Amino acid sequence: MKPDDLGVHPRTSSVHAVMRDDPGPTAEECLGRTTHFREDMRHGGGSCHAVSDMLSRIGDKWTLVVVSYLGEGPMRFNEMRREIGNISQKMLTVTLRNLERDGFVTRTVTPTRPPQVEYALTEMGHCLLVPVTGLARWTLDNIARIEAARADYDDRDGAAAGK
Amino acid sequence: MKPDDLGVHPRTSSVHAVMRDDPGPTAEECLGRTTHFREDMRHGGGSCHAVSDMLSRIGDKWTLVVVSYLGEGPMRFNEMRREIGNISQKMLTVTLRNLERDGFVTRTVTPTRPPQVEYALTEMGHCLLVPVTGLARWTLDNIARIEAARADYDDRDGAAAGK
DNA sequence: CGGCATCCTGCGGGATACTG
DNA sequence: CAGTATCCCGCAGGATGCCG
Repeated sequence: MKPDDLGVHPRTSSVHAVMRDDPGPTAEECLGRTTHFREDMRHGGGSCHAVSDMLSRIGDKWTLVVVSYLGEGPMRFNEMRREIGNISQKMLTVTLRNLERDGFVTRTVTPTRPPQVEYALTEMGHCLLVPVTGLARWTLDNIARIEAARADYDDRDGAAAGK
Repeated sequence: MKPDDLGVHPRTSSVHAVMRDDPGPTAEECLGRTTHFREDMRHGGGSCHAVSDMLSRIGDKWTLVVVSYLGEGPMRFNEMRREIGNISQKMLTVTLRNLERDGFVTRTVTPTRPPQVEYALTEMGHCLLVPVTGLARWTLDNIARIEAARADYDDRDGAAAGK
């Protein structure tokens, strides 16, 4: 039963495994080493790929977009759908569900004639925007350099192996 | 020709399109609105999905891991392969190639009998670690809350729709 | 209106085998 | 040692259709 069932939480189950027992190499496995990271990572006791996991979460196609829209204030489903424009209702649903599950947004159903559902960022949701914005700022500040590096790289192998 | 060819740069081409002309909705499309983001995003002139793009880049399965390992110092190919352990040589190659292309790592070939190739983080590579570490720290600081929220959510729908 | 369920496709990414 | 080239599979994610 439930063949597809909208892929909500089956994938993020890995974090559970790491956080609970996980007898083997906790800190030494994934992001294990690295001075920079280590220094900042001996907080949670060595949960390493939890960070990669988080980045994959917010790094997916829609999460950040949705969060940023909600950052301005609560919105309803189709309102977001229209504003964002190119998102499918499936992905909006899935994204919102995952965000709700992680405690980043709240879902409030107002049972009117045509039912209204309002989504809003939680405190933690807003909180998340802070470091994310930091990375966003960095990206925008350095996008030119990255662009240049890419063009340079593409030139070289384009000229060499081009044909 | 080149049927698979290791997927290096074909995907990141989207950024180019955005940065150059792109007559349509630049800032208004993707992360367009959002006070928080907007405030911090009128830097680059409204490149919005460049940020999502960047997050997808570093949010992939291995980029962050590789970068963090290199953050400790230069390493050779199989050295990394051994240290990381569970990465395939294909993904190591692809990840390193992309990082090199973006200007985050340098690739130095020392033509000895068995050739040596050393990878090292560039200044920009190290620079990238700063905001990323910020997000990593936040994740580790809040992973417990996220965990709790998830467990809570799973309980409720587990008890309700449980069967 | 706000979903869930199904089909289908692309591509991320692992395993394997072959070169220089 | 450091890759490159293939094959193959799973899953993110788009399109469509149905339901309260």
